[in-house]
Amino acid sequence: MLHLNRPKKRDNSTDSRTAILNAAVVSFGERGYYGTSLQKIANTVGMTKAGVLHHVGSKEGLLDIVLDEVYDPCTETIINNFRMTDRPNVARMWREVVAINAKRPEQVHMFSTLDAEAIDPKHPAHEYFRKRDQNLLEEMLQIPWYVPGSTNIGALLQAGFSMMDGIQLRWLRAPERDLNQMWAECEAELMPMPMWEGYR
Amino acid sequence: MLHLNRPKKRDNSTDSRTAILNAAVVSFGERGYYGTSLQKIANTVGMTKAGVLHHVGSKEGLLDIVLDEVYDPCTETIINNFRMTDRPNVARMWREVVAINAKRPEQVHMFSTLDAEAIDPKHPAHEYFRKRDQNLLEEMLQIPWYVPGSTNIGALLQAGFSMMDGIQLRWLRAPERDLNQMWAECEAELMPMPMWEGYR
DNA sequence: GTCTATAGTCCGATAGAC
DNA sequence: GTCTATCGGACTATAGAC
Repeated sequence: MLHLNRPKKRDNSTDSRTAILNAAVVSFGERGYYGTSLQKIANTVGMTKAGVLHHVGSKEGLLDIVLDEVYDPCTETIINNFRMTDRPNVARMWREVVAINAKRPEQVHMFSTLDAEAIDPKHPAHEYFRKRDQNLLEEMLQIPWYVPGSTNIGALLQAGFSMMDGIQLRWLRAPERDLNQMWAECEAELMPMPMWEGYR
Repeated sequence: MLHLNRPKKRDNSTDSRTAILNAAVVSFGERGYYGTSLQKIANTVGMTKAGVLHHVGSKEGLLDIVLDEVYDPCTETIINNFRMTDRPNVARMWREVVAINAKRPEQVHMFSTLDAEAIDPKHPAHEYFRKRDQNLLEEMLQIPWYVPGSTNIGALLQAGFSMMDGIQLRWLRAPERDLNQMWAECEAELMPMPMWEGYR
């Protein structure tokens, strides 16, 4: 292929990198951080351990990269979409989050597994998940949600996001089901209809 | 010691065994199945790997024993308590579950970590968690819960147990908080008060 | 950027002495 | 029932050739 004078786009490099990150998402989801080995990831992407380490530095480096570069951006987009809406609608926000997650089961799988593993303060992603939880709630509380007058918005947000974590676990365990539908049933219970008429 | 004709109470044995199981609960919680090593458990209980293996047979054997012998009995007790009640009250049932879990954080920690890890069909506890989910819902649906007329009881149970999984994760990440109180806020959202007056 | 080779550690499990 | 010793294998990471 050397006769092609295409400017050596460095595609090999970025391709390898994203291949590694994709394989890492799957492995962190299926086996967690401790159960993941660079050897397996290397096999998946057709490299050696040393080749993988060249790109990510270390196993912890791989974890950091995957969380910062792959998982984070999606969630931030959602929040920013709602920051400038007038009459911001909690139910719709949750539906949008669910719709996005329904299309990225591997990432949700990774999130769920690492989230539980990282309860332990010694886990390398413990701080990441702690701060993420905290920041999410703080940012959500600053939005002037349009809700029934009696609503305790803090409690509602905590309850709703907790329910979403749980329903996503159940969905991942039975992937033939439709996450959007499962959440629709949850929504109907969390924000029942006579009371939430006109608010969702 | 052969001169003692005490009936060889085998207390050393049961002590070692329960010590091993307790250490396993903690380790499976903090590091998951893959992250747990028999060596560490042996160190914790003051034995060698070989000594531990004598009691549990294999690492998978240890996992099975812990789930069947330590975790399961608690949950079964709760369900049976409610099977014979008249006017069974869902809200009270959930409060009792939460009250029990609030007093056994290590076991809840183990449950949460293994539950997420076991999403993967290749995990040694995958079938255990799949069947547990299924059985729990089936048994709960057979109970004639006393609820407002409009309630979709299947959806309510799914939503409630999902919310409980999520809130327990948050509690474990911030253990200074009170799980019972956290759940009380969730209950108020899931079964809001004008509608659930007299039902909880 | 990817490789081979290697260092050094830890793993689960077994055999057999006491 | 607990130990020592040991097997065979997997792991992260580094050094250095190409």
